[in-house]
Amino acid sequence: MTTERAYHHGDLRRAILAAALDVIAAEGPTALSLRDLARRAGVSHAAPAHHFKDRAGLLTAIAVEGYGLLAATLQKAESLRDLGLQYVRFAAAHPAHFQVMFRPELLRPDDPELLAARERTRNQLHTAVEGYSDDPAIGVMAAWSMAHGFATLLLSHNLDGLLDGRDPEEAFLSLTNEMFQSAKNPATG
Amino acid sequence: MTTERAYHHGDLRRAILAAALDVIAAEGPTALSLRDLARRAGVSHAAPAHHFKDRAGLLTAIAVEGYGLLAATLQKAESLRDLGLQYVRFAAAHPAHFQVMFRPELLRPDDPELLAARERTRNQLHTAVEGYSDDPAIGVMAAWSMAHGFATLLLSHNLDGLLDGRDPEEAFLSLTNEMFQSAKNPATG
DNA sequence: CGTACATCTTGACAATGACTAGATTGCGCT
DNA sequence: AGCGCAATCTAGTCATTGTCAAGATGTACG
Repeated sequence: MTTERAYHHGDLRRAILAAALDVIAAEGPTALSLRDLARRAGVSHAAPAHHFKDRAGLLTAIAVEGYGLLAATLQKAESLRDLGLQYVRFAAAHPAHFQVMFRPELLRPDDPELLAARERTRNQLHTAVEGYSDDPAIGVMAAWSMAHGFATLLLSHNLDGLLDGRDPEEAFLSLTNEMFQSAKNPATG
Repeated sequence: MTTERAYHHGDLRRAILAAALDVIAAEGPTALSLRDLARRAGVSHAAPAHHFKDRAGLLTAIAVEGYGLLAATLQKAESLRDLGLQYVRFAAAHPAHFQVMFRPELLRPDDPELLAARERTRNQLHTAVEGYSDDPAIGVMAAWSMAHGFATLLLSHNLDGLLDGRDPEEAFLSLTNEMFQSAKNPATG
């Protein structure tokens, strides 16, 4: 532990980020209160403002960090399906980051760091999907929709009944199998 | 128009719901303020409370309405792919309902009407997917993830660059084609 | 040692959600 | 027709929050 009472708090920025991630993961970004975070860190109510300017600033910082983490995660993928799996794994491991990243109305829309981080992650996704599809844009949308939909539904507890105790990652793999082999079925109706 | 000054307002409940949908569609559920809605309807700040109890009550009412609309829409689907298309179309046509439906932290979690409406819509989905898959649960998750991911990414403007002016519904159809024919590709890496 | 800077505190203000008590309207019942 | 009652809306209040401005405090660097 880092002395806890260094005055000037040692690293308030990280302390607030950590507390924010806890709150968001538990109750969503809406429940997040700057004053509450300050209380948890044992500082005055206006202290967070110096590090993040305002609420949007804090959430933008979280989104930037999230895009960085996601890019690093996706980089490890060795196949198209693995890419999806890593995406889902990221969402499950970092639910707070994931939620914030996809709530544009909570972020500073033209923050340069945010734009850069988002762009970098998107390129990661594009190059990873490239080669698996004739139309790259459609391919990216297909893979992304699949993984993102599963992740979103998972985090919002909409799959609880369907998973029925099954491991989410395993279910996601079964699910991609299902899709790729269902070409024989008359899926187009 | 309905006289605008009926005192006791004629139908305050619907007026507030309508205004709420506008705000949510434009700026998300977080930006919604009960007092602002009251102002728009020309009533006192506490008037909405009588119809919806509180913020969660209002949002829950919207979610219930949304599940009803979605169920009605899905009922018209004539194939598995059409089901997905209808799902996407619903999200695009009713973005406010759609967003609220999938933010459990904003809703009264055990509201009986909400639980009933949600259950009814899920059954709709289950029976529609049934028969297209060996493992029904996996089939539902696959179809739902696909459609839900596309809809979510679309509404959060994450597909803007990829669509590149293309019609979203058309793109979704191309995307499902892509998935079903990609069985020949070594998608499993 | 002292000056400049980052960090944090204190105080204030407007806005909001929620609650209570009270006013007004309209409907059913006799 | 008239009375009472419930539904609907108003007015006032309180705690909480985000944000801003000014000032205090500790730190680093000359």
